[in-house]
Amino acid sequence: MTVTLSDVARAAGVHPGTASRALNPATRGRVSPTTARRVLAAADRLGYQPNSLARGLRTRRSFTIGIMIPDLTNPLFPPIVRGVDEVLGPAGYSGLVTNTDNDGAREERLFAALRARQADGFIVATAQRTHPLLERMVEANVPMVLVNRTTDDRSIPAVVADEADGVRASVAHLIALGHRHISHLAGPQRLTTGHSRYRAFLDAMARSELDPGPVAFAEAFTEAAGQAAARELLAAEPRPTAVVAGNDLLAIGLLDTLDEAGLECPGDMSVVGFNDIPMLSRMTPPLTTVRIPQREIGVEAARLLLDLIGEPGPAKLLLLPTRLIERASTAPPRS
Amino acid sequence: MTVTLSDVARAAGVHPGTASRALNPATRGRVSPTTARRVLAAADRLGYQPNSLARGLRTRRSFTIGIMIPDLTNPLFPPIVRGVDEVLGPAGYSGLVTNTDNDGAREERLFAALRARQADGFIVATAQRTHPLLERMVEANVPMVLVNRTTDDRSIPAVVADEADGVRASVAHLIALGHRHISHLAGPQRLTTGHSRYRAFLDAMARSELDPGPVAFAEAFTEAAGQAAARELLAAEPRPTAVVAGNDLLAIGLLDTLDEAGLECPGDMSVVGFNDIPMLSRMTPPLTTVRIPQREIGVEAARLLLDLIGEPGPAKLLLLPTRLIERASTAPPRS
DNA sequence: GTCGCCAATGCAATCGTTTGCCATGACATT
DNA sequence: AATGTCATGGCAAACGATTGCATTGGCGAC
Repeated sequence: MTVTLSDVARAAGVHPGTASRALNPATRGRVSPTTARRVLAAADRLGYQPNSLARGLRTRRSFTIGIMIPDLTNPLFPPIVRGVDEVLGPAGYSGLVTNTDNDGAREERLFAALRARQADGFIVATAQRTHPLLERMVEANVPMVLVNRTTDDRSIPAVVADEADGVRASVAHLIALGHRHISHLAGPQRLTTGHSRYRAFLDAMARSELDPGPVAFAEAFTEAAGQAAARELLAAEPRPTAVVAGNDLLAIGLLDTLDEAGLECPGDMSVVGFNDIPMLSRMTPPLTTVRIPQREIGVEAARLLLDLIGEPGPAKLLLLPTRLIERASTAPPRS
Repeated sequence: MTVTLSDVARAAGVHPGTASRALNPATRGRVSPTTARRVLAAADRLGYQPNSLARGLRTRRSFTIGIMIPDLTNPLFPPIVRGVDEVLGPAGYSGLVTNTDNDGAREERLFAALRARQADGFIVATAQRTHPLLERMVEANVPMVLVNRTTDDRSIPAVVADEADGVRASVAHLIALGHRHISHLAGPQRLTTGHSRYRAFLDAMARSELDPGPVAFAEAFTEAAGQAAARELLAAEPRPTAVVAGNDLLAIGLLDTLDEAGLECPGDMSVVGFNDIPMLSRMTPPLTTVRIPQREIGVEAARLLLDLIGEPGPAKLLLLPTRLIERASTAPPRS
């Protein structure tokens, strides 16, 4: 039925051990060139595919990587997963994608299941600023790289966008347009994405010597949470003329609230998002936002993880550059 | 380091074989209740996690499912993958997601890699109307379920939306609005999605006793291909007042072309999409489209596949209902 | 001609489970 | 008391690959 190493060995007239060495490029040198050729030919002829389970059992490596995502349906993540896949595949690895829905218990179960599967490492997009589960795993020497979000203590390798720089660019853009009352619609502060963008906002305002406008905190990075939190911003006195949103979904929620209040964007209020999820350019109005290199985040994270599996090293933090995409949701304030 | 079955057996004072039987609910009856309890307790105390690789090697099952997607970045697929994951996880399976980019050679390699990993089955979103590779696999008794797209001969189980019904609803909607010159912007005809929507369009028009307007064929289900093919439609004489697009991306391409020609939607031309990908409601104009139950497609496909792995059966075809979502891209024709 | 070295390959244990088969002993039956 | 039955649990062989160690034989050195 399925052809095994022994079949190949028999066909080539050698011992299975020898066939194994001939097939593995790393050990091929321990076999004479002629037999190596014979084995390769036999393997090819029979269509031999090594059984990864057997190999993994013996070598204690599964060539499998666990990918933990909050929700694959969030448009931020598919490009990251693609990037990961692009690196993993050619290296002989496969990625097991699972959704945690930000549910701690579920996350714990999934990690356990993947470790039982002997996953060689993890790419994790579900980190919170303090995340005991992840720290435990790192202490247990489980290779792991965080993407997009990281933890407060820098003990875990991570690949994230340079959020501070993105927020700085957003603020600079708004100031250049003439805005003086600039607010922030912040994301959840238990996530580094929410927190560091908030800090960066305060920082950028301080440098510009403008007083920051009021800040509203959304419960989650969702349109609904953004819509709710945005109401505080509209009620502020004086009303801000521009808002830097924690991400695109929050920005869209803010647009909903503006609609609700009969206000216009950008006429009454300029809005900047973050992430540049797809289709933003076709919205009304097309949303100005900070683009992050999603695919590259995935690519770099996968590379870093493979390095880490090869030889454990210190916890690097990789910051990838962002770019402000100016569209029509930002304009000079009404004078 | 890691705790094995033998460790548990030793702790419980029994033979590993006995421990194995005690741990497996299906064989627990062959062990006395007291020893079963002792083994369970020991396993629990030591935090035993069975090694799936070893188990898979012995049982020839990996509890792993290959998921073949053309491109995870296409917003159609993430909800399907989520649905699959929701069923697989609780059943003890994991999904290996890979992107084929519609590249046949790549697809072949990926299938080979996943079979080497002893994948127990496949969920495949990359089917073409004739697809020898898939047929070969089915003949080799590899459990497989197609999603979204299927093949022409019904030899492979599949879960798809009821596209004919969706197109029928679109056409009926346009006719009810008063349109008499209705065209179709068709997708690639080598895919059942493209082909069956095209056939359904002709069929619906025939039933209504209207002459179908000109049909343009896009090379791919992308915005760019839609934009290119749409130019033929605008050049037609008389120009159609409404177009049923093969999917949402083609519809968006059509909107681009309208812009380009200085025409308006829905004033000069009504447009209906297909799939209801996210954010459509926020576009200019919000796009009328046919919603398909993406998550449910994934859920049903996973269920069907697990059934099939349990006991091979005939190739079922599951048609899931669609729903027309009326938004602002359709309106009565200018009189 | 003998010895020793080295390259090439065979041998067998091992990874952690599962499972068919056999051994044991308790109990019932006659 | 001898026999049969049955529940229980031990034994060991798989599953398919990798790898440390042992063996073989060819060749050069003395």
